[in-house]
Amino acid sequence: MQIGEAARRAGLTVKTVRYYANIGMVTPRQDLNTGYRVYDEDDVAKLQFVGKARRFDFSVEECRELLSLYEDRNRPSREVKALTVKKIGEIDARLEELQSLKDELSTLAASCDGDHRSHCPILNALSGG
Amino acid sequence: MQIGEAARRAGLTVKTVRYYANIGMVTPRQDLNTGYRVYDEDDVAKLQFVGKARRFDFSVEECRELLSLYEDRNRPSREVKALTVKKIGEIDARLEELQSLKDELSTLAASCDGDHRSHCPILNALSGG
DNA sequence: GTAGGCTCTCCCCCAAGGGGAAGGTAAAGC
DNA sequence: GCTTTACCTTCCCCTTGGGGGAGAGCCTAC
Repeated sequence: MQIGEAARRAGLTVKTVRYYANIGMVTPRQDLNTGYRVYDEDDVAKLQFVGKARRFDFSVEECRELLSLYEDRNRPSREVKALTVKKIGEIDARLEELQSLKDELSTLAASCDGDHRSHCPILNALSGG
Repeated sequence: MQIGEAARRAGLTVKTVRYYANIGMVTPRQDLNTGYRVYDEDDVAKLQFVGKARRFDFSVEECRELLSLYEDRNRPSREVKALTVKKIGEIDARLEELQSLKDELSTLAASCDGDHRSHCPILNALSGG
């Protein structure tokens, strides 16, 4: 099939699929007459795999790792789990960071009247030491 | 003072301070002999303000808005509060997104033995529909 | 005079594609 | 046979928020 259908079936944009071909992540066969990329079922499965992993916040490089583990029938599941646990740790760190940001901003917002007057604790906090 | 000291006092890198000058956010005076940027106390205060707002996850454009509110002695605090509340909402949305990602990944990690064998529920989940 | 430590501008680089131009190709309609 | 339409191709610039480094100018110390 052509790139358009492959993209549709993987739930990705054509641009994205072309990008994955360019960086060597999912490399389709090439039609020598037209120069068109030609995708088979296997390629579509990989595209779906990568798309799903991306939605799980894995970076493109991490997807490449996961994909090679996915293609290696004999890899130990240990490696996949390690990547996943590492990713969970990163998400956790970001969660804590965002939570404390939210707490601070919420405190500031609560202390600001938000009226027509110019006094504003938020700006004071941002400008103070 | 020169850009190096201004950056040190604001807790930013020289590159960052130069960048803020280039995009017109904090524009120092220019020494006509040397071409060097010359920062005064007021500039440093603005740099600190922007640095802190960036750490609060405000984008550079939002910082520009906050800065102009900060410089306008007569602005209503309403506008500042509105920006802050909007930012809190964005952080909230991202928090939920990350939390559900974490939950899904945690479930997957828990179901994977992570041993030397090749069976791996994580990969199965990524490749399955 | 020269070594070091500032500074300047200019240009390329990152992630992960998006937008769009200019041009080739295949199928369908007239 | 000709045209329209819907595909596809490569190529280049754009995004965020700067980082890295080259090549060159400025100023002080030794």
